[in-house]
Amino acid sequence: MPDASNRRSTERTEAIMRTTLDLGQEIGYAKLTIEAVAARAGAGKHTIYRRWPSKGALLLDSLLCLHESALAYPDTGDVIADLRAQIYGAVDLLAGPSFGPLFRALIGEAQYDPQLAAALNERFITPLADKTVARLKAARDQGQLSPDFDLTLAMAILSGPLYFQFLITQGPLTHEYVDRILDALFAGMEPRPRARASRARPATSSVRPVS
Amino acid sequence: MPDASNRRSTERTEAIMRTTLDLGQEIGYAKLTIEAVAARAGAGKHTIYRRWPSKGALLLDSLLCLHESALAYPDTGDVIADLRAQIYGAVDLLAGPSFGPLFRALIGEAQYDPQLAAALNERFITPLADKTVARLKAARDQGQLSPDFDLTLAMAILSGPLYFQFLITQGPLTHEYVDRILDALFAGMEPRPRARASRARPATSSVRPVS
Amino acid sequence: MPDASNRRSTERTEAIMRTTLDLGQEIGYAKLTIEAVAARAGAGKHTIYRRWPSKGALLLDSLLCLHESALAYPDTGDVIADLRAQIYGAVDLLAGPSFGPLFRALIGEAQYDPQLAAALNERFITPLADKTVARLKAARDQGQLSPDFDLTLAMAILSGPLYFQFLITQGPLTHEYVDRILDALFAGMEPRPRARASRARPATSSVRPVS
Amino acid sequence: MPDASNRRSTERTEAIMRTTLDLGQEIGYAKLTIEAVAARAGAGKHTIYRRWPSKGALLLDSLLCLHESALAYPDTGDVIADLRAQIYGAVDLLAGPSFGPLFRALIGEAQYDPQLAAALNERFITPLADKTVARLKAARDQGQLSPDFDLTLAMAILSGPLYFQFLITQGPLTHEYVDRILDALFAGMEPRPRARASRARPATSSVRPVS
DNA sequence: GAGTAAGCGAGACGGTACGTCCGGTCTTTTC
DNA sequence: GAAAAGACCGGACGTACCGTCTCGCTTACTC
Repeated sequence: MPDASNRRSTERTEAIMRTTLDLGQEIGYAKLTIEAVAARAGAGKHTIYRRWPSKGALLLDSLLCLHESALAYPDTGDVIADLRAQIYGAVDLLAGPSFGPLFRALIGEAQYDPQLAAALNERFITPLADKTVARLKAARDQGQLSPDFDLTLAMAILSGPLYFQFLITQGPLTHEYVDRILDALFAGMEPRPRARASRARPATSSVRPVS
Repeated sequence: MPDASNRRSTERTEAIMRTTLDLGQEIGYAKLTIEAVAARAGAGKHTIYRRWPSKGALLLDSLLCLHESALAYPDTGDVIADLRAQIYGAVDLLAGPSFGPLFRALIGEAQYDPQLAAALNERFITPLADKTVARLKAARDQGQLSPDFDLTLAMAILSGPLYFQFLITQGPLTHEYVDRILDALFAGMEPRPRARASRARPATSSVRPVS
Repeated sequence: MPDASNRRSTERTEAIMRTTLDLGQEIGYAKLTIEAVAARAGAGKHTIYRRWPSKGALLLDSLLCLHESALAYPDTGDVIADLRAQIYGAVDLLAGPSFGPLFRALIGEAQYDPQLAAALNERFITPLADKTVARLKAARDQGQLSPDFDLTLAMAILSGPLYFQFLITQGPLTHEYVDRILDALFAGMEPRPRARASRARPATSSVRPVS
Repeated sequence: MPDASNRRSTERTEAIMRTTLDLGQEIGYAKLTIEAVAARAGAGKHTIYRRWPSKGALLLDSLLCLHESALAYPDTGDVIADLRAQIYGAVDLLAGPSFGPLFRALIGEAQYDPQLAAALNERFITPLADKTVARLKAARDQGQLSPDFDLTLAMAILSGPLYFQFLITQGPLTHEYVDRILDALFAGMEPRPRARASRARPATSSVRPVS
């Protein structure tokens, strides 16, 4: 049970974060101002600066705290299918109108704010990547993937094109596009037995070990 | 032959761009100011605003004009080797201290400046991607790649992880990392005969057609 | 003929000073704000800060520039009468509702702003005192005052009680009060012969009854 | 006998007042802050606001409580000499480095804080003036001054130039200056006989040469 | 060549937000 | 039950750039 001071503090914090998101969606990140957030939230500027060192940090917190659910995905038996569902989820989040534009701006800001970049990695990118890697590892352990499958590289090959689409070409992020990448990644190895059949070719995986 | 006014104009323009790069490298993109560029270059602010609509546009121009050479690569017989060399070059440019940080900031800015994003794509991303796709197509035409190789997807799988590393994890961009991705991409198909040997499995390429 | 830039500058400056006085009279010195002056005058804050280093300096300029006339007084033949008229004028200015309260606040501010104190002395106090001393000297030269009359001290004895009334007791500044002080100051010497004639009156005291 | 709470309260109050003076002397009135006083005194801001309505009131209290002694002066037989000693004392207090600057600032603040002005008059100016008037009255009653001597005006002529020097020209307040004013005030009357004796001297002027 | 127009440096200007500071109120915790 | 500690709103501070604007000066082009 939180004590009174925490409760009060928490309420303030959440009100500010919610205002940040609302305002951010209305006028966009570039025009988003700590001054305006404070005014709209009925808060003193100091109250914001006490909690967050920069506009970026405030928005990062706001986005993550209010979209925590988006990272949780169920565990069916089929690890590969679960992975696909998980990536669908991540892509839906990024493509969504309430998260995508602000998050894109946030990654943008991180390009010249190392502190923000670190926070972004620590609190969003890495956890998500770890989940992906964990699923891949589970699949490998279950024999759905070749034992010499390079998990980290696979994760990069999975994520990279999605972020490329998201940040650079700024085209749509569809499930179909996710499928194309996943299919390419797992080409020729999904059914383990088939992999055994092609014993003549040692490098069955499209992703070869680092060694 | 350019007339005098053009010549003078060009000199001014180049001086401003050079100052932009110098100053940008000294103090970073975030603190880079049109006001400061004007002051350092001994130019009026008007003179800058007359030529470029925004700080981002100015920096984009400055970066591209002063690193034009980086996009040109030789043509040996071996298309795949040429592709590798080309990507090495791109990666070296991005990893370089005089181009990388500013360019990264520029991509950052493009996240909330659609005009800049468009210009960036049109003048840097797309030309580079086209070159890559052209090489891949040449390789496919020469039979070094499977005929059902999805060129665009391959390009995305090549570029994505590199930009992911560059923008998100902000780790080092090494030739070795490029190799790992290229090897994964071409796994099992580089020697055409081997690809034929696995005829039983239609999905020889790690990158399957869009179908 | 002032050139265009001066004319523009002057107009801005005067508009700001007028706004300062207006606002100052409406809400008082304590609540007067550079921010509010800028807003009301439709000027940028920088435009004010460029011209004046502090609120006090701005108000000093505003008060003096817009009440320049108050320091000018005519020259009749009777120097002592002229002096009296001059002091009446000064007192009327100080007692006036448009000058008094703000000027009082200004002297207040000068108590902990040495720069303002210096400016105040240089631009208002000293010129006024010099005028007074000049009149006294003229009177002495004309023989209306004793040759060993200490001009500076007389000025202090004239001004001191007025400022004491103005700043400390904050009572009304009337012509009658001026008369009492002047009479006390000149007691027994105004008409040189009369001093001798009044020999019978023991009240040679410089401080006469109010009567 | 004060109970414990009163004693504790008094200690707190004095500690705050002492801190106020210390801090005020260190950084000057302008930069003196209730916040800073509270911090340095180890007191809550509430504790200060509960006792004093404003910074000025706090400083006034602090100055007066810690310099109470300065208003007490001995009674010898010679009333005029006693008066002179009393004014010497007042002037020494004002000219002193520990009282003068802060007191000057306080009078400054009183220019736009009527409550403070009232308190200042009631607790410092008026008591002091009353003492002066009382001495003058005693002198008049003893026959050292003319019976039609205007006590209040004399007080004003005594105090005015001193405060003028203190507040306006901000020059030094010396005993010599006090003497000049006193001499001018009492010109020709201190030794009653001398007043009569000097009848022949035309220089009955109340203002004597500096020399 | 003289006159005219354009480009330019310089920098004033109205705005807007910054991040800091303090006033004065309120709440929580400690002694 | 008073007091410390300090969170909180509000609002002004003085600074920094923005993008627009005027001002003269200097060329360079036209007639």
